[in-house]
Amino acid sequence: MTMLIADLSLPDVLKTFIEEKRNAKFLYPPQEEAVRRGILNGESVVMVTSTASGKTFLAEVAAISNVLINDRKTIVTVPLKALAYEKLMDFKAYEELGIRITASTGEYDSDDRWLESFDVIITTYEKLDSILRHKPAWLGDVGQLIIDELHYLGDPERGPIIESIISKIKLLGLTPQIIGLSATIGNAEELAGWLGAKLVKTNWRPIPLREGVYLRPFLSFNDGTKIRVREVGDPVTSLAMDSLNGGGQAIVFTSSRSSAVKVAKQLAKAICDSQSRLIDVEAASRTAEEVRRASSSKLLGDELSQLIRCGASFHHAGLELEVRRLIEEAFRQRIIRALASTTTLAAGVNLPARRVIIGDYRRYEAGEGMVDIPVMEYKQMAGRAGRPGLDPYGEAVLIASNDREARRLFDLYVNAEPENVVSRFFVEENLAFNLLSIIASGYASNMNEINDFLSNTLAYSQYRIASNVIQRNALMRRVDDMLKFLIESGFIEESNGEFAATPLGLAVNKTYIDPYTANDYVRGLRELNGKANNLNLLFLAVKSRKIPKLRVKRGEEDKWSDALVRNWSRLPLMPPTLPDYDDDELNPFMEELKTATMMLDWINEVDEDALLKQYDAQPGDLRMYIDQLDWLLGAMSELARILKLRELAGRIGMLRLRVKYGIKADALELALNLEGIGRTRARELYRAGFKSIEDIANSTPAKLQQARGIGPTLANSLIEQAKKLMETGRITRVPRDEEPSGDLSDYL
DNA sequence: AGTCAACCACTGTAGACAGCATGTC
DNA sequence: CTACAGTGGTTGACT
Repeated sequence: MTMLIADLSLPDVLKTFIEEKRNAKFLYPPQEEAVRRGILNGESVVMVTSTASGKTFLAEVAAISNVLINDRKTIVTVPLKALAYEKLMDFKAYEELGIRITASTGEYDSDDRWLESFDVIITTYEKLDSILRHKPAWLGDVGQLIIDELHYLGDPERGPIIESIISKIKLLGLTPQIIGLSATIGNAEELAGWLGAKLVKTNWRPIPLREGVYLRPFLSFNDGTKIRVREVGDPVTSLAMDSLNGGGQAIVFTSSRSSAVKVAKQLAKAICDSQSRLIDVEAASRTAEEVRRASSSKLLGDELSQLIRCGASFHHAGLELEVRRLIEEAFRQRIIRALASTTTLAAGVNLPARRVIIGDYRRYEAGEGMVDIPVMEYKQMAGRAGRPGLDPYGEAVLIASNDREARRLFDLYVNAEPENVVSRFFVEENLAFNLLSIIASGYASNMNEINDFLSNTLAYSQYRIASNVIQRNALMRRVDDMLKFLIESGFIEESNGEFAATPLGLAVNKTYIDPYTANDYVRGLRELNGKANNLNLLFLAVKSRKIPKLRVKRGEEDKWSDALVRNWSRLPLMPPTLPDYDDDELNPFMEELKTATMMLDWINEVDEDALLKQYDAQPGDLRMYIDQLDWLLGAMSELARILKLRELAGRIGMLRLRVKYGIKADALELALNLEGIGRTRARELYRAGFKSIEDIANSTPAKLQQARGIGPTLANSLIEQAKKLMETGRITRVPRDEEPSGDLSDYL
């Protein structure tokens, strides 16, 4: 007995909208079950059902009905910025019902009060946590919280953020309906119990998914079918081509960037060599050109465009975001038919393919060697298989090289249940971060209130803290240790059992950096006062454990250890005595110095391709460093201000801007104020004698075009912009000559 | 002398969230 | 301190 949209207790406008605009007349079985459990009547529900089983759609309907019927707000929280924007696009359709929808992420918009006027607010976990720290008045209007990708609760760093969100909401006395969504969770009952939610868990899929193992030349599926795959090279290529020839698309997951590139090359060759017309050559060429232009690295752009011409590509975090988005879009439009990717795509935006090939089920992990990937991750990748509307089925394929391995893979992955989600809340860093957060934001000021906060966490119920005395004592000792650490760091104070954040602690809380990093920064800043330069400030900034470091390779160890030793006394937070040369102890410092030095070269306008080559990095890595340092240097500057190190605060502010634009101080003003001007054009303008906004405002299009890289359109726009800036007086000024710019050798 | 296969030692290994202030069509 | 693939150098057999 199918449940019809028309029968649901929803406002008529919404029902009509769903039927006409969303073209849905009835519910899928999992949706039906969720409705019976009361998801549309305010009941909290955890839905663990496959991708494309309509849980997102149902959550949308629940959100809109919450807004329309209850006149309350809905918050949707997701793990990735890209997902937030994807959800925003999905929700936008409902704007014609008069519903106001927005997304708020760290980069998108940050004024909490401004969110007041929206009904549906989509955020990342961290952004929502940050909003909860500010406690804007409109939180009282929130009647519903939708947590997407609920299995992130098990993520070692991000899971505790979700726990903290839930606990803070309870402490605020809010009782929103909670809707948790995930495709793969082992202990779904437990999580639902913790959230006080009903559980809907099914394997139902609109498109059947078969999972199987390929053992040359046969591909055996868990539904008993077995097909022979025509061999056109190595297993991965054969499997992909087999799917392509049948009219599908393929995604190959690899365990390293380099193998993603390698596989993509093989796929491109196979497609271009193929007799059958597998791609739209013209569209592929157009996309190839687009990608080439979008890539700031010529090398990478050329490599990619060559592959895309043949309808294949690779995808990993070494690529810039814009390039990745272009590739994803081309795959969606079937211009790219086969994609080789690292885990970027496994957990990312919605990008299904008929056949998903798990190229490596083992991955290198530092300190552990090659490890089998978790079942959870496999299921996440497998869930990408099957594109609604295009594919009659989806297939996920593992590759075995012998009989025994084939059987093992069936046991290990195909027939396995995903791992249980286990809270990491009581890990030191997470605990310190969240304790400071509740004390500084006024959620707790004594042990009783801290206990209230902790008792709402998943960890508390998972570790049976309430009932297990030994567990409780061990974990409470850790809480004490962390409180002590926060006191010693000068972030909180205690008197008569009452805790309060210091101005420094408030700043750490506000800037959202973790207390360990903050403590390093505070100590480092005090030490550098009076002898700070761009190198040692970058070195300090990069020390945050949140920043992955560039790796020092075998051949360059001498170079970096030498530079390190010569700089020893000028660098912050160094051990008083030099560790032994051959020791691994030197390595972390060398990595920090190498990373800082790359960014030093970046702000001194070293050509990007040359820079990346020299440091063996890729454009996406550089963007990541710029992004992270923009945030961390901002926080560091704020800490310096609180510490009354005014000169240092200003200097760091300047450094931050230079990192953001990758430019020396003299031409920064141009890049900073003018749309369409980055590090390269700013330098060209400067060299041609246009050194300030005034110079440009007083120039003519013809004169401006004498600078390299400035065409007629841009020249006109620049003059217009400059004139406007002069009129409004809104020029962001930059202090001159703050520090002579030089490379590493100038600091030795 | 030049070529090339076979072998061996060495090297490197995924990803991505967060602040603030202030204006603006 | 785990395992694997790719790389680059050396060796030694052969033309």
